[in-house]
Amino acid sequence: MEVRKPMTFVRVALDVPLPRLFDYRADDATAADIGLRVQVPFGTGTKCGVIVDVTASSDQPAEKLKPVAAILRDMPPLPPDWLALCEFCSRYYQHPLGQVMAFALPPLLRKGKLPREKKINPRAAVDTPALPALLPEQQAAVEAITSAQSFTAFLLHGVTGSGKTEVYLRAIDALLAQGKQGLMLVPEIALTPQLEQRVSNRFPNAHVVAAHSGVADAARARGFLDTLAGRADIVLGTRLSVFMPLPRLGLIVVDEEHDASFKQQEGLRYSARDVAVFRAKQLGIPIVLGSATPSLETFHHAQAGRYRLLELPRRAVAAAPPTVRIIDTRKEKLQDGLSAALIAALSERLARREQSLVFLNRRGYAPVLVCPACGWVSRCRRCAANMVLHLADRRLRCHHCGLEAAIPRACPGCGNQDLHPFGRGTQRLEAALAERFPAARILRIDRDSASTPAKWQALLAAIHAGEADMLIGTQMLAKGHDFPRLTLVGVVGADEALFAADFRSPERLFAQLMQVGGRSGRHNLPGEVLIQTEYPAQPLYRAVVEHDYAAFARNQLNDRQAAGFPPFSYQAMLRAEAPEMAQAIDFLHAARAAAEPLAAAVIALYDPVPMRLARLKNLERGQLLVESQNRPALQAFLAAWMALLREFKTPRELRWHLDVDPAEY
DNA sequence: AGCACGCCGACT
DNA sequence: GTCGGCGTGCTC
Repeated sequence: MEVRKPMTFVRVALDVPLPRLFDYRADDATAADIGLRVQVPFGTGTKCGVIVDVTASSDQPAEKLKPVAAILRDMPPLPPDWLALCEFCSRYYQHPLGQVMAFALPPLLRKGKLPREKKINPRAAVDTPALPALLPEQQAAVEAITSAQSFTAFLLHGVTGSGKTEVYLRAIDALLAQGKQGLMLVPEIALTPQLEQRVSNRFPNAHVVAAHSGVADAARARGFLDTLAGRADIVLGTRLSVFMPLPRLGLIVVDEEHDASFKQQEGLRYSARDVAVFRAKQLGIPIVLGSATPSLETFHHAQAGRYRLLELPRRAVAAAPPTVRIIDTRKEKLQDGLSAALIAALSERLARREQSLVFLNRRGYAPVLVCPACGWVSRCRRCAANMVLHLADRRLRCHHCGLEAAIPRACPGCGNQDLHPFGRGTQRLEAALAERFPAARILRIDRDSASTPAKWQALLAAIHAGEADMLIGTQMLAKGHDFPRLTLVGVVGADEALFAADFRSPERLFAQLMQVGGRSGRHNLPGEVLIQTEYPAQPLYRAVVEHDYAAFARNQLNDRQAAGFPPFSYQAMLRAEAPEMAQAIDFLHAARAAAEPLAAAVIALYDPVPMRLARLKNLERGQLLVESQNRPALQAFLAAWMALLREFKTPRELRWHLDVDPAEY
């Protein structure tokens, strides 16, 4: 009797929004092909996917299965731990595996291509630079990290200037000596060039790969292949670099771990910090989460003993922390939004030829234009938001959808020609300061004035060259820059963040104030921070004055515990958008009804509500919060719930998504 | 998400 | 008579 060759199938993850894998015939495939890319016929065309399994059977009838077009053996297979990492993200964030992998792969590799070969110049070995001396607490932190033999999460809590980066670099140094690879995540692309430089200077003989969205396609694919092949020693990048395949990974560093940019707000809504912790656990390696103002989640873990707390309480640079003063603006008539104390402090700095920074986290001239006669306000017709007055180019602009309009000469409601700007943004502050200090050289730094990397670099260069006496800036200025002659930071208009609907708003404000305050008083010039507020007794401001993160965190954690918010619960948010709010809310009600029989006693289902910004780009948006103290129960519930929701027949114009561990409301 | 097929209005 | 509108259904 004829012996039939057993059939072989490959299970393929494809970039389609379907929560399943696709099986194909591939009789020459072996287990060694798991992790390879594969070209397969799909629908009418062909697609590139990743082989996640090779099997002798399939759930589908064999005659229904098409043969693969080609198994791409032109790059090493993606390793099992990389596949497992993607599978974890797929499960945890309820996102199809093929789409997770498509996101994790550089665009070129995702499309089944390879980058063109590039000749690498062999570099002569260079002497490594002399290392700066460490403070005892830095030394202790380095020793703790380098002696960790298995998974350990460290919270490196260090005030601005305490030398966290030096601790990371020492730990990476020890790692390279063992022939292992390091992964370092940082929040923003804007910060990576300087850091990249510092890392390559420090490790001149190491192969450092940068991974962020600013890297060109071919270079990104090459970086990915270099790390996959084990040729790269250090990967330095933004959140997406948490998905780089590193076969000899020995340490992960997440710098500024509290930073909101680690959470992706679209598509795969992952938190790179949380995924990094999972990855470290999966590989049994240490991870360092560093921050001057840790997220309350991380701090809570440290307090509970799940993370090891490493403290750097002192500045390593020769500078005292700035003196922080609260300016009570309740009883004072402000001049252009500025208190007498702040104006006096600015004059002093001007006289001493030192730099000042006024921090106002609102760009434009005024947040809204109003008609005092009839009450008309410059609303955006596509969003539930006001259009911001930009006098610099005489436009009204919606900061949410980008809609622009000319400034009306007369009120569109009643014809009144006397329209008033209401409130103030950076442009208005700039104008007011220019009038008050005509001799001062003023630079405004916000997304409008630093709209391109080139403009941003030019502004930074001007600041460093001492070409500015006063800087006016939004949070763009708060991060990571060291301005040697800056001795005064004024904070204006911070109060509204105290009462925002989002329970994480105070946490962000505190971090922002500590960060922007840290810009002042480096290099032997004492720094001063003046915060204008109508709520001088707020514990948040008191904690900033005292430089007391722990007091702030304790206070916030008490509030969170009382309210049952994270980190004392786990959340997921179902969001829906549609042309009419009723459609979105109806869907959410139906989703809630479907959830009720699935939700065990430990799952709380809230009521569907319109989002805070209820209309965006002509779409009405609603959301439904789900909460539990029990993470596995929540996970199980979400999986079952999503399976139900995907069967819902919804109108085409209704879109919905699930956000696990949402960061914003 | 694409991309097919499928059944009803204004054009050469 | 057909070009094409977007409703719904499928993709191994």
